Amino acid sequence: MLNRFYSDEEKKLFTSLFVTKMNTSENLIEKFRNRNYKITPQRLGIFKILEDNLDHPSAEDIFATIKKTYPTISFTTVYKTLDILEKMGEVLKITIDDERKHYDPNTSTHHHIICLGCNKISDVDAESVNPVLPDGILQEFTPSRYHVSFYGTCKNCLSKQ
Amino acid sequence: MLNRFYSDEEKKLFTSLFVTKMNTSENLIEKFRNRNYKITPQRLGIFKILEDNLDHPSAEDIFATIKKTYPTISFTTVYKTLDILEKMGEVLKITIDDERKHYDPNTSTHHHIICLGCNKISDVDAESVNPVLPDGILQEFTPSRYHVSFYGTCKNCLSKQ
DNA sequence: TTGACAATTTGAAATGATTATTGTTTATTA
DNA sequence: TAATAAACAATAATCATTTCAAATTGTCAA
Repeated sequence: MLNRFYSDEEKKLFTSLFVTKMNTSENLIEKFRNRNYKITPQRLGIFKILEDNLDHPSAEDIFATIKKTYPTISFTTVYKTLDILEKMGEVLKITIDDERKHYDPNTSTHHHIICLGCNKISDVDAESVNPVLPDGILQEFTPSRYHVSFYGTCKNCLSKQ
Repeated sequence: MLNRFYSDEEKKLFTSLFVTKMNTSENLIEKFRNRNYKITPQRLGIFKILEDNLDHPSAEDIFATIKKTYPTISFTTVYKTLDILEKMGEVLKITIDDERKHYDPNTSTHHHIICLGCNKISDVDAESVNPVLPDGILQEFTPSRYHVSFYGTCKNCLSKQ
């Protein structure tokens, strides 16, 4: 566990830490096997939806997508699988949107910007921020991670105003 | 509306921008009057709870506190008042906690750290972060604000582990 | 390849935070 | 003080997410 964050200099030395880290379905199958979790068609379908996914889908988005291939899948299965993945650290649960949670298969440190008009979420590279916690805070907390939420208006919504 | 964020140099020039900006009850009364919102005892009670409040209370926390003085107040009144305050920009709605939203009467740019054990939220000064959005993002979005969520474990929870 | 068993899925019902509705009360202003 | 507009409290509704109990299905050893 980290107990502090990186300086610019350290970041330059460890750029590999800041490269996109996203699982393939095969990765996830492997990781599930290692933990004696069963590979069901439903879970595999969710893995495939997450693969290379940069859209930050909500549970409902994922449910809607997988229903096309598994019309009988239940919402519970989607939530449970996402919950397992999050606890394993293989997806991030993003709270940037007031309305609902979003899931991100890119687990490397990076940030997000959300459009206040349409709720579209885009990625922001980790290099753009350089958080350093003040000493006072470090005496009270042992930090493990951080996330920056940017709020704004996307080009499309701006043109509509 | 901002279309970019401040550099370290600019921050030093404009430190006053980064000083805590928190309303007194009197401020809020004034601002409500200006908008022809009525000052009711319930609203005033909520204003007083928010005054100098560094605890990041949830709606329920506020409801529980104000019930001591106004036992008949309803949850709806609390939510509506907080909603008005948020829309006026006089409180921030914080989404750092998965479980519920928290309210912060300090509307100057600053950030938060939450304990993953007990959900205690503390303030983090704005100086500790220096976010700069990449050009690619600035072509797609017009940013208006940002917030950093730090996650960690507080001293108290750490000692219990 | 099959059968046993535990893990998983499902659908329904529950939960908990938040919002909407409605009729009553209160504040404001003429 | 009456008229009227706003805010109140109570209740019901909504919506995302969880829980639960039965039915189903992967997995692995025989």
